[in-house]
Amino acid sequence: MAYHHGDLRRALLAAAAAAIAESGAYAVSLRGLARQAGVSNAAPAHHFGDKPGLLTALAAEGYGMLADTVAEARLAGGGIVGMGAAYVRFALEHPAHFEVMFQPGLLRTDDEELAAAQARASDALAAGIAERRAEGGDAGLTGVAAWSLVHGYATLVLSGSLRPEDPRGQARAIARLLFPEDATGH
Amino acid sequence: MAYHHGDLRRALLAAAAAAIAESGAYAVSLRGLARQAGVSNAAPAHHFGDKPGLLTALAAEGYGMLADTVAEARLAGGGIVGMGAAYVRFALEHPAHFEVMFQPGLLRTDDEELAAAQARASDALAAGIAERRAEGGDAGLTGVAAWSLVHGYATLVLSGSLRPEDPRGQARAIARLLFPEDATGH
DNA sequence: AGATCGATCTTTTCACTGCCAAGATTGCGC
DNA sequence: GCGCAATCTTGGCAGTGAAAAGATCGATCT
Repeated sequence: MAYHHGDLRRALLAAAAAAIAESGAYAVSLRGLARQAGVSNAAPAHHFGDKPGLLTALAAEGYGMLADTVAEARLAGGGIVGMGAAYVRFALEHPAHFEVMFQPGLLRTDDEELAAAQARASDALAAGIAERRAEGGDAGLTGVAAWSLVHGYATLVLSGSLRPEDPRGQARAIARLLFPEDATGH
Repeated sequence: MAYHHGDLRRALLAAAAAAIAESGAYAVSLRGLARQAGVSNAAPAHHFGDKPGLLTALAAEGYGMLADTVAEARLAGGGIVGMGAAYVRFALEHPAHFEVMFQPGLLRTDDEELAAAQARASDALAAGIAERRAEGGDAGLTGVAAWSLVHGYATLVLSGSLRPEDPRGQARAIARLLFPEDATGH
């Protein structure tokens, strides 16, 4: 048994994501994660400082993945409906990250890495809205509406308030209600 | 100092709501609430059983208030835009209730009182959508879209992701984007 | 090769929390 | 008045987050 774990930081983040996805963010304990990783109580503190530090790292990872997911959908030519569907898909595939990302009470909101990842995600989303600017209308308001729509849908599904048979399909359907002229989503 | 507090249950719920609104749901402790109420450690347990029990009572109270708020907006003739604005207003005025209501990991989801309050709120919301059925379109999908829009907007504002100057006005504005033919919101 | 230094992990400890068991106090109905 | 049920207290246990101090490893430099 090596004294050094090898990749403890990554192992802890993965274990935390699994635990949160199953039992919610409040159920995760640093000591429990340490036990799973076969490591002592205080080991996580070295990598993350404290509990908010660990959750902040998880949130930053989430914002990074969200930025990549949305940017990829945009480059694939999915239009704003495709980007919205990608947003929902990310939330449903990474529920733990998504849950932590939007609970500032759990995070160290002054963290640099977190701010950078948030900015990347924000830029990726804004790029999709900017493309629609030529078509007229208040781009800022349209962006707020689009974000609210997909964010709310994802949140309601994750909380169990909505239980659709085909979440991705329904996500596209409601996005087309807000953007009926977007023909890219077949 | 009376041995009986008089209205401990209400006092604990109010203190919990205040604490959650300020510091988030994970920061609340039964012992801390008991101290604020000038009562011993185990007193809250008698009224709520355990911590999920207390948060469940808070969530049920929240669903009740939401049902009243939305029903009132409907009877006032505000149309679906007015109901959406009422939903957002409730969330911003009662952030602690709203936060707990949509985090099933914090609640006893099999609680009867909670289920009843949820049903009341669900009925109040559905009534607004049903009125629009005559105008054609998929009423179910429209309802999901409307709920997602206002719920997402409220969540994003509460999480600090959006910081609008006039949240209520912007809520109405994005609701009109989804329901442009609803003329009731001046 | 050998010494050094920083990164990584452990052990120990403390205050705090949720929860349980057992008992004390109060007010209400008979 | 008396008992009874509701309400609250005390004491205790296991688990948690966090800090302090020390042990071990691995890379780097000479």
